[in-house]
Amino acid sequence: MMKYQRHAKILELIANHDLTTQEEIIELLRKEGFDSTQATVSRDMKELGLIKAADSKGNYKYIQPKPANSSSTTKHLLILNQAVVGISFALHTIVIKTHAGMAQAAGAAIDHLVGGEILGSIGGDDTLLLICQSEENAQNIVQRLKNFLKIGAD
Amino acid sequence: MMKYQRHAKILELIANHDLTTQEEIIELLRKEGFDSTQATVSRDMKELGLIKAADSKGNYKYIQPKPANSSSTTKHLLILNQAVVGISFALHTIVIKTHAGMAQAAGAAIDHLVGGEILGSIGGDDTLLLICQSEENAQNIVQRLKNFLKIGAD
DNA sequence: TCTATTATTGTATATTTATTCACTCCATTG
DNA sequence: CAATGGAGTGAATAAATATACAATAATAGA
Repeated sequence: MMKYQRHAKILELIANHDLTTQEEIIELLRKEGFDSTQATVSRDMKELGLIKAADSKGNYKYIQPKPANSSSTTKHLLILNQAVVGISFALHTIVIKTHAGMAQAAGAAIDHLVGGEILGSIGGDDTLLLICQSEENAQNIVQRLKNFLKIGAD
Repeated sequence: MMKYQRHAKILELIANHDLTTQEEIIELLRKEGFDSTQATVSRDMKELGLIKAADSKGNYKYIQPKPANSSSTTKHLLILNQAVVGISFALHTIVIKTHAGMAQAAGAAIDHLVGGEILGSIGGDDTLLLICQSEENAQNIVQRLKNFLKIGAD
């Protein structure tokens, strides 16, 4: 039952490679020790919301679409940027340090931004724990959160 | 050569319907007087950057991937960029050359983008006349239109 | 105008992706 | 401990999409 590790790996793969077909994804997955078929990858793409899009040069590749809803997403990004002081992780647990009293708000914002990949979160006063599905998944989410903080907006 | 009208219509269709396959798009296009084949629609989707994505309920449909911020403005910019071949002006009159058959669509897009400063517009097949309030105004609008073309282009 | 070049399109086909069906693996419940 | 039900999967297949090629139409240039 490697589904969630595989999902995390797929997200990582499409972030780092230009992948045109599901067959290419299968190949790379195999190199990483995941043996899957095209049917499974097709279902993964659907569940992860990944899409095949044409870039400006006219080539297709799989991407993770940017969060769509601007108004609420923008608000959450704003909260996140105001709240978060630091991010680290160990195994499948992400530890987020915030300014005093803002952990809860940061948790809600992250829930919105990252969505279902987080199993659960526990917020204290200035610390937030996110429990992920796997170490790989945690690493992937940390990367995305850091991107949110850098960009600041969408 | 209905390509650009068809593009505009496709954008309108996917904004107003949940379309799952290119065949469905072809059907609706036919009702609007556009007779196309799947191959052509496939190419249109690529050129317009439209993609098939899974929504939260697990259904696929075609969407315009960055719809959020100013969807109608984005659409108008797209049309404008596809339509316009050249811009010039004399006195208080702007002359816009477009691809054949696109003058009307360009006129509508420009109306939206520039708004009330234009006294009126007359569109033929591949030429659009904009009547402005003054020569300075015309010059200013020309500059803004050229900026639109720069931005929207890719 | 006429010719050369480029764009657009359809047909047929190849490629790619989604789904159906059957099976396995677990967890739950009677 | 069966029996039941649901999630995950692969194999095969259906469905959908992209593209090679040929034809036609548009455009530019002489």
